[in-house]
Amino acid sequence: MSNHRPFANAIELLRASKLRPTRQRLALAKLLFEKGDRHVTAEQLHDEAVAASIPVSLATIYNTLHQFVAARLLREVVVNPGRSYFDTNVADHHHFFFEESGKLMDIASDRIEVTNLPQPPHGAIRRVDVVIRVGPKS
Amino acid sequence: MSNHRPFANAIELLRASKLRPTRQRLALAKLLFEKGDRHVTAEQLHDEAVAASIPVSLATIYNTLHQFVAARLLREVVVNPGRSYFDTNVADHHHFFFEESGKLMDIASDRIEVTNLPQPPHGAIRRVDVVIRVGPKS
DNA sequence: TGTTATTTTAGAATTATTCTAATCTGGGGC
DNA sequence: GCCCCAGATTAGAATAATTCTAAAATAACA
Repeated sequence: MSNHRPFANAIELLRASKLRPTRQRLALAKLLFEKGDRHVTAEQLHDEAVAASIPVSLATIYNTLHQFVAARLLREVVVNPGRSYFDTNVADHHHFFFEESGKLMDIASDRIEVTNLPQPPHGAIRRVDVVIRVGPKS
Repeated sequence: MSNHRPFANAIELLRASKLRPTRQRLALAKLLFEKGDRHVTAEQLHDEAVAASIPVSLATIYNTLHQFVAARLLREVVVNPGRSYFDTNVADHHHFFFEESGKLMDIASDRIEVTNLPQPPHGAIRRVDVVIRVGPKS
């Protein structure tokens, strides 16, 4: 049973993104990326950090989330007014949005076919988001 | 040249939606629906109303927009954190979102084909939103 | 016209997020 | 190992969009 190095991956991840591996960035990266695909709000992540006794302010949560988005470690998903979700799955994909629970679920991009994309009148397509909104049965 | 009745359509629209045709609801319906398809924010609509000398508070703008959405006279579109757009086109369709200008543009639903829609694990599909995000040319 | 339920309103409250300016810290050089 | 300082973190204030509250206004209808 070798003593594992829990932060090794996170450190590399941050270094590769040219972000200094500070205490809080490492801890947040661990929370975000060591549990499979997740969709978290800033508040949720802050609560998790507090629960895990990681001293971190909400301001740092926001700073870090935005830095991770800029570094393409996260994707910001907007489905509801006044609240952003951050998605650890940065591959091309889409979402179910469950209106009752406010939860998101990934849909692999090969499960939906979006064909015949029109060209925008100017500029370049950055991304195509498909959101399937799901409500209670009938 | 018969003297036209500018509010006739709006009155019928509101009556059909079981909304009392009050001064402000009539005026806002006129602003919203007599200029073709539009995408407005609450603030924009309020500014327009003020510019047109319609006495209406921001609270009423919000109340009215939400009532219109509930009555399916409008559709709420969320593409940006912290700001809702209200779309007068309630037919099934999609959007270009121009990130620089913050403007939306309709895409008729027959211009894009979304096929192979997966079934949600529970509940019923309420709506499928496709947003094509457009940035400056590379 | 009088009555009442509905609507509108100003302003306060709430919520998510961003900003500010002070303090702290990771990491390179000695 | 210790110093330094650019970059990071922080508390708390500020901002922005939206919602709430409770009081005043008004549409509808007898």
